[in-house]
Parts: sequence; structure tokens; C-alpha cells
Amino acid sequence: MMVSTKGRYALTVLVDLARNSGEGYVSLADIAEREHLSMKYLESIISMLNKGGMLESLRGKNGGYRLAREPKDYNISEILVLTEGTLAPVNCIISPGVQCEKAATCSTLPLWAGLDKVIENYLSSITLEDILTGNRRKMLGDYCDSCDTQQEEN
Amino acid sequence: MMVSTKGRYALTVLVDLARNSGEGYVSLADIAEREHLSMKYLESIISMLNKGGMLESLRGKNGGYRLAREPKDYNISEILVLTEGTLAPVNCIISPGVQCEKAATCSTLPLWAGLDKVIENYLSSITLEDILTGNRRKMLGDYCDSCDTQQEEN
DNA sequence: CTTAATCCTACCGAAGTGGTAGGATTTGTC
DNA sequence: GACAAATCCTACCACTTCGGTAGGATTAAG
Repeated sequence: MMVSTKGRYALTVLVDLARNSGEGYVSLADIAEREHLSMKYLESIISMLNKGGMLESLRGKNGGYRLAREPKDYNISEILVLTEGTLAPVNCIISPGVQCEKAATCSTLPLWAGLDKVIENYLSSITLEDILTGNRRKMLGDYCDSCDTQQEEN
Repeated sequence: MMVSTKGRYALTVLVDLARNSGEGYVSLADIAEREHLSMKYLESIISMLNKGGMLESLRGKNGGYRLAREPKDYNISEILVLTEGTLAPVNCIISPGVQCEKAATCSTLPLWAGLDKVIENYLSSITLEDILTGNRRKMLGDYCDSCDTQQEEN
């Protein structure tokens, strides 16, 4: 059930771009240095974001990347889907009834469908802007109180 | 973000045991045949459930397995944790602050914590009994209507 | 003592993860 | 036009996990 580094780094890249864009294009080398990540590996990840239409790029000197939209117009679900492939916890969810002929009688399918829905609902409700502004109440829900105290523990 | 076959088969085994127990112990061979799964592979999975205290087993002839508790006293979260290891979508959630020294300033951590919470809340709210009885309203929430029609599509 | 069952350890091919390497291409600047 | 700095593209690779298989030791009922 882990989100791979592809998805996590993709999000990191977008957050970095949102914070450090402003004027022109931001180079991959700058992002990699700021985030302490391998530039070569980030290259393959940012390529997915670019092909998915989430970025605008400029080649050549002074080139780089920038966000194609405003931070509030990216939701986390689409970012992770682009890099992870799918967020469905089991294959049979992706297109129900197609892959598994036992779908009609499968007693566990509603559970996986419900889990998928819960994950999708949550991730599509959070935007890149929520992350930038640290909207803990939205991300952590009613449990925000216990999370505020966490910072003091260490 | 996929649940592996370990977790899925574990759930299948528990559902099968709940449905086909009644009197004594149920042999692994019977479960494997009913569920059309490899007995040898199921062996390693059921071993985890057994060591985790979810089953009672009897060796020797007429031996097998049976549930250690009532179906309503198993929640799906604990079943998956036992077989999958953890349900956390990223490592830094498992024991916050310990693994990643950047936790205090990590802007994406609240997102992963929120996702973890949403998954955990959902899966721990569903019991084995809900699956047995096909409690679609609980598993699928308010979307149950659209899911009822799904059966007619194919 | 045979048979049917769990238990235990080891192995194994295939796929996915997390990168690295090297070069081709494009673009701004001198 | 040359050079430098950047994206783009393809291939490779070590490691781990996934999804099993194989073979035998142990236990218990008849």
C-alpha cells in the first residue's frame, strides 16, 4: 500500500516549483539541489508530469520548467495517478466486471471498492495549494488538535 | 498502492472459514479447492494469521483451522496489517519524527498522515461480519445506489 | 502404523523500485 | 558560429518484493 518515490517526488517537485517559480523557468538542477534528490532520477519523474500536461518546459539555456496552472487547480489524486499509474488498491477495481468474471459474486469486492472510494475522495479533495499553505485542518480533519502538539514532542 | 495477494487471500481465507466452519476444523486443502487458490501458497498466508492469533489450528488427521473469535470481532485493518506489514502509505508515518529528521518542516507530511488516517479509519470500521453479510451500505457509504445497478451491466 | 493434516525451511522466476549512464537535441549568449 | 546550459530520450542495472513451488518434519486420529 505504499506510495512509491515517483509519486512522492512528483509532489515534491510541484511544491518546489510553486514556491520557487515567480518569474521564469526553474531548472531541474536547482530543484534537485534544493530538495537533495538525484537530478537524473527526478528527470524521469518530471518527464511524466510534463507529458501529462502539468508543466510547461523550455529547452536550452535558461530553460527549465514551470507550473501549467495555478496551485489550486492541481488535486493530489491526479498527480499520483499520473506517476503511480493507478491508486486502486486491487486490480478488479480499475474497470469492474472486465478483469474478473467472479465480480458479481465476489464478497470482498465491495470492501475494495469502498476503500478505493475513500482514498480517491480524500486525495482529490486536497490541492497543491493546500499543501503550500499548510492547510492542516483540511488534510488532517478533526484530528488537527493532536497533530499540533506533535511538533513540540521533538 | 496495491494490496498484495497476501492481504487479499488472507481475507478470502477468513471469509471462507467463517462460512464453512460450523462444527470442527476446516482443512487448508478444502479452502484452497473452494477458493481456487494454490494450497502451498495459502499455507504461508494462513501461517501468518495463525501466528497472529486470529485462528486456532489442530494438527494431524481431521485437523485444520477455525476462527479464534466471532466474525464481528475481526476488523479488516488488523487483518491487513498482519499480512501486509503496515498500511501506511509512506514510511515516515510509521513512527513520526524517528525516521525522517525533516518531519518538522516537511510540507507533504500532513497529506500522508491524513491519507493514512482516512485509510485506517475506513478499514478498522469494517468487520469480517460486514463482508459476510454483504453490508454494502457500510462498505460503500452513500454511493450504494450506483453500485446496486452495477450488477445489471454485465 | 498408516494416513491426513499442520508446520517449517529453502528456493526461484518475474516484476517492480530506485536509480545511473550517455548521448542527442534545443536555445540563449558571446 | 561556437559554446554552454538546459531539456529530452534510450538503455541499463542492482536490489527487493511478489507470487508462488518443493520437500520434508511433525502431529494426531483411526
